[in-house]
Formats: sequence, structure tokens, C-alpha cells
Amino acid sequence: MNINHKVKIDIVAVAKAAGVSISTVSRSFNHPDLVKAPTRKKIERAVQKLGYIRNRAAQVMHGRRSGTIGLIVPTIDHAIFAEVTQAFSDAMDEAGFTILIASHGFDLEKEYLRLRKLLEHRVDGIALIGLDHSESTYQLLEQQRIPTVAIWNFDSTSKISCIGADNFEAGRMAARHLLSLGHRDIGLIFPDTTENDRARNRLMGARSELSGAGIHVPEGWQIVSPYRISMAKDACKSMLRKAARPTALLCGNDIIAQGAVYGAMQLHLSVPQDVSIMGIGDFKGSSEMEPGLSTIRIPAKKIGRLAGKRIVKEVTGESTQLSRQRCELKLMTRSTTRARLTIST
Amino acid sequence: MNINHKVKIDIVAVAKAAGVSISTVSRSFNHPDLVKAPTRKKIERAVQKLGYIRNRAAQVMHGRRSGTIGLIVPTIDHAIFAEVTQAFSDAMDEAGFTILIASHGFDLEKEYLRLRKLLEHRVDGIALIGLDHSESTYQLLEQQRIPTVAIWNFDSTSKISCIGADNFEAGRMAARHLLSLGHRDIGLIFPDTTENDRARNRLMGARSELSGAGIHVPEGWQIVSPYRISMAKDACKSMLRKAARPTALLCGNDIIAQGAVYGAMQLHLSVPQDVSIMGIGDFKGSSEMEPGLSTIRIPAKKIGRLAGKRIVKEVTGESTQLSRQRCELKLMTRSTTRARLTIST
DNA sequence: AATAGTTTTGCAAATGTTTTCATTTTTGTC
DNA sequence: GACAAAAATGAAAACATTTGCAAAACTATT
Repeated sequence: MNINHKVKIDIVAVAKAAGVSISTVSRSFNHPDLVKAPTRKKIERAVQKLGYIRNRAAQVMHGRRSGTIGLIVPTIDHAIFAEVTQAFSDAMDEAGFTILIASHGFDLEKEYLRLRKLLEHRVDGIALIGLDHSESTYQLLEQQRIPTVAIWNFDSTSKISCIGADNFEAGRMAARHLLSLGHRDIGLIFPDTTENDRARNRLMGARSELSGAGIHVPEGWQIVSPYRISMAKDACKSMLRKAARPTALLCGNDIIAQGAVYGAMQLHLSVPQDVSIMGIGDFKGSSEMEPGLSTIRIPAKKIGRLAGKRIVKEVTGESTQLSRQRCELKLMTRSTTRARLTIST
Repeated sequence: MNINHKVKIDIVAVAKAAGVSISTVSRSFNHPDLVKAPTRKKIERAVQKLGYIRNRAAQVMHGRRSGTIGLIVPTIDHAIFAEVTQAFSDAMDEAGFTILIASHGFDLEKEYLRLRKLLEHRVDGIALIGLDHSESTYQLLEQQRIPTVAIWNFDSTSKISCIGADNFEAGRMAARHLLSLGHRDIGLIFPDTTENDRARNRLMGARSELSGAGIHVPEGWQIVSPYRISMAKDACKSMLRKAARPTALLCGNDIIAQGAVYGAMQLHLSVPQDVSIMGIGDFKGSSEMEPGLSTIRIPAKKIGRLAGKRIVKEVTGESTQLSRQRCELKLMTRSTTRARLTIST
């Protein structure tokens, strides 16, 4: 069957094989109700026999949608982006779209270039992570009038649709939890906050809550650590080795927090007896590690799924105006935090 | 500037704005050396002013490559696939290709459907994970004569190009390590091996090595666990709670092994004093957890990168015949395995 | 069995580009 | 400054589809 000998199989070949016109073949794909059932059957058989696969590129040229959505992430290889990406991808699949994915390694200039490339492919919509993007990225998005949704952050003043959590609030909640346990000597380990609004807002939230409680975080108790367990381990160790060490560590995300837990263990400090450690994010491994990590849950799956649904709505024109959606945060009290020992007061 | 008022910006508009013919504009993109520098400048300015973005769909219609590669993974949301995906993506970026990604959730029937969809988009090549695919998938691939590479597994008899590790050997090595430490009572925790050649081959390798050493694994010491830390935790606990428990656990992958380590900890067994635990894979967190996981390193980054390079070669026609590449495995002896205590002999 | 209406099909134009071939312009040589 | 050769540009066909419009084929009604 399907003799495909160097002959290119296009709609013309199908039409010939089925003994109908090209238009009829096209129609039987796009408006099957407009063609008689027996004709459709004939065409179907021809398609089968020839192994014909429709050419979306040709369809796109008619102003048809490409059926693709561009997704630009900092990196795929991080628990959290992988999770949100998968959820987004599932939502897309469900709606019949395919994802063009690109990563920029936290380099916003590169992000712009990736965006341009995706636009060349005539994606029907664009999904980005967060709201920190270069001016040129925003301009391009607006100029091309392409449906866009920012995943992961909620911001009531965003210029583009966004679906996610309020990171400032997440920072606050994390700090509040520690405060409520009586901690006053709190160390901060955060990733670099330039070009990263998520981390920045969390840090601001945490600091604001802390200073609201009259707490000052001394210079040495605030460390920048990259988003890597091993790095965070070292950062944490350097802080906990000091004579005057904090009784609690607030980490910018769960990866750093995991590193901190391991770092403490290596120093033979026990968590949470000697130090409480608090994360933000609730990544997949966080509930499963030992001890289970206390953290602020940001519902990645839900955000990814909602973002997917949202972009589809914008693409299909079902809902065209800017929409901002806030996903609820939740304090997950597990085993890495506990009340501060009051030595005397 | 860039007045983009509902006027569609195509190459014609650019040509008009630059005062040259369409052909010249096209040429200045594709063969810049064929057009005089001043003309090129004029065109460039027009492009800038109009905010023109090339339409790849139209290019594809001329038999031009689409500049896209389809990547089909079981899921993005697993440490190991995320890592390999990222490396692959980086290699693609470097070569100027964009990735169309699809996931099938370990369902090979779905994989076939995803493949069809990617083919509609006229991807220039296809990358799959592993060599376990449905008959129809293999047929389609062959019928369409599309460059394909299987990532992750090496198999000298594969019908398509493959780049990866020999999972059978990985299983052997893991078993051999445990054997060399004197263990004879070994439990096996593996994922379901139907439709998963990676797990299947590892298990076969492990069993073959074990039975080669005259060791029989009793029924109750062999458990199937899904690829999830929490599930593996439970599976491990159920095995270690028995009166007669193994002195070592060989796990089908690092996720399961991590679960096993945590499970043992919950039972107040210490690792490796009470049980040795061995993984396969060396995922990102494995070296960083406490205690560091002993495992067989499969170089995900390297495999992803090589696979990327390979597919580019096949797509550009630089090298067109089937190629099989084996990536070396490495035993990583860390802190979850140790010699068996010989109580008396 | 003719008519009107409806359903189904086909023709041809249109989509945004690339490319071949022809034409024009430039350059170099005498 | 005329001529050939080389370089740059343009016109038009080609790519694989969709779709508006017209024609053809049915149905139902008389």
C-alpha cells in the first residue's frame, strides 16, 4: 500500500486518487458537513492509501491559525518551570494546539530574540514567564497585537494578561509564619533579584513584613544564592557557621530551602531544632523530602492549566480583553519550622 | 513610527517602502551577498520602520526547511526529561532551530497522534525518547522519510538513529556494585516495564548480573513502583518492614531511590548502615541530597546535546545514514551504599 | 416531466514567499 | 567612450492550500 515513491503527496494527489476536485478534498477536512458522506469516504480512503498529511504551512497562508502557541521560559530544567510547562502543555493539547518552546536562560535580551523567532513561525499566541521583560519585548508584543499571557505572577498593574500568584504576598506569608513562631533572628537567602521580578517581589514582601515587626536583618544574614541546591548549601553553611547565627532561614524558593536544609545537616545542626527553614513555592520534592519542607504553596499546575485555557480564549477571540487572575497561596506547615526556643525573656 | 494600522505588513509592503522589488527584498534576507550594501540598508530601514517579521509558513511552501524540530517526550515534568530536554533545546537554539514540543504521558498511542500533529506542522526532524514506540509510529516515520533520532537509549539493533546509554548495562553495573560490596540479599524496586524499554532493560541487566552471581530475588523483594518519590517511599517501607528484609535495594531510577532513602529514614533505619540503596540515572538532586545517592550516572546533558547535534546533521543532509551512539556510564559511589556487615560466615 | 429550491461540487483567484531567467546597471579594459 | 563581462535587480512562475462564486446534480413539488 501507500506507495510513496519520491512522489510528493499533496492535496492534488489525494484529489486525483479520490476522483474529486481539490476543493472538495479541502472542504472535507475543514467543513465536512458540506460534503456528501460517500464522497468523504472516498477521500478518506485516498488519504489513507497515500499517507497524506495536511500541510499547515499552506493553511497558515490563508490567515488560518497556525495552531501553535509560543512558550518562552527561562529554563525547562527547573522543578517549577517543568511543572508549569507540563500543565500548560496539557491544556494546549486538550485544545488542539501545539507548543513551540524556547528558553532564554534568564537573559531578557535573548528572550526578545526567541520571541521574534516564534513570531516568524506565526504562533497564534505567546506565553511568557513572569512580568519582567525587556522594553523591546513589550513593544514587539504590542506592535504585533498578538495574544499574550504572562504565567506565574499576578500583578494588578500588568500591561499584559497575567495568571499567577502574588509573590510579594508569598514573601510576606513566609515571613509571617516565621514571626508567628517567635523567630526574630532571621536570615534571608534569595536568588539574584535583577531581571527576576518573582524573587524581587518575594524579597520585598518578606522584608516589608519583617520591618513591620520591627525586625532588622543584619548585612551578614542576607545572602544571594543561585537557583541550585549545591550553591544554596554552601551559602547556608557560610551563614550558619558564624558565631551569631539566625534561628530561622527564609529562602527565596524551595530549591534554595532544600539546599539550606542539607547544608544545616552537614553542619550537624538539626532542622528544625537548631534552625527553622522556610521555603517558597512548594515544588514537587518539597513535601517528599525528609524532613518535609515548610513552605508557601504556589499552585504551579493550576496556574499552568489556567494560563493555557486563557491563551486559548484570547486566540480564538472568545475573550479578547486583558485579564488578570490571582491564584491563592497557602501556607504548608511541615517539618522544617518550629517555634523558637525561648531561652529566657 | 511603525504605523501598523490594520495594514498587513508583508514583503510587498517592505518592497514598496524601500522602493525596490519583492525579489530584492527576499534576496537581501536569504542571500545578502547578492544585493548591494546601500540597497540592503534601505530595505533594513523599511523593515525596521514597518516592524516586518518574516513569514516562515510562506517559506516552507517553497520546500524550504521550517526550521523546527519536533520533540516528543513522555512528560516534561520529570527531572530527567527536563534535563535532557533543556540540553536538546540548547543545541537546537545554537543551530537556529525551534522546538515543537509534545508530551504523551507514557501513552504510546497518544505519542503516535502527537507525531502526526508535528508532521502537519512540517517539522524538519523528529526526536523521541527511547526506542519503545508503537508499530504505527515506526511506520509513519519511515513512510514520511523524516530524520529521526531516539534520545536516551542505545541499542545496536535500533531501526532509527539513537543516542544514549545502554540501560541493560546500567542495570548490570548497579547490581555489580551491590554485589561487590558483599550484598546477597537484594531487593528490587522498579517502575512498570511495559511500554518502557528503559526500565525493562535495566531490570533485565540487573537480574542477569544477579543470577550470574547465583542470586535469586524472592517474590516479595521485587516491587513495582511508579516514578514518584512518595509512591516509592511507600513501596520501600512495605518491603523494609518485613521480618526478613534485604540488606540492599536496587532501584530502577534515582527518583525511586530517593523515595527509598526517605522511606528507610521514616522507618528509622539508617542508610547505609542498615540498608544500602542504589539508584540509576544520577539526576540533578541525587548528588546534592543527604546522604548523597550512590547511582549509575547517565549523562543526560551530554545525551541531549549530542542528540541535538545529530538531528541537525540529519536535517541538513550533512550526514544522512542511521547512526547509533553509546554514551558511557559511570558508577557514582556516594553515601547510600556500603559493604554488607558480615555477621559471621 | 418541468420547475424551483437545495445540496454538492468544481473553477480559479488568492495567500506570502522563493527562485529562475531575463533585463538593466555597473565596472573594467582598451 | 565603446564593449564585454560581471553584478544587481525585477517579472513572473511556483509552492499547497482555502474559499467565493458559479455550475451541476439532486429533491421535492406541482
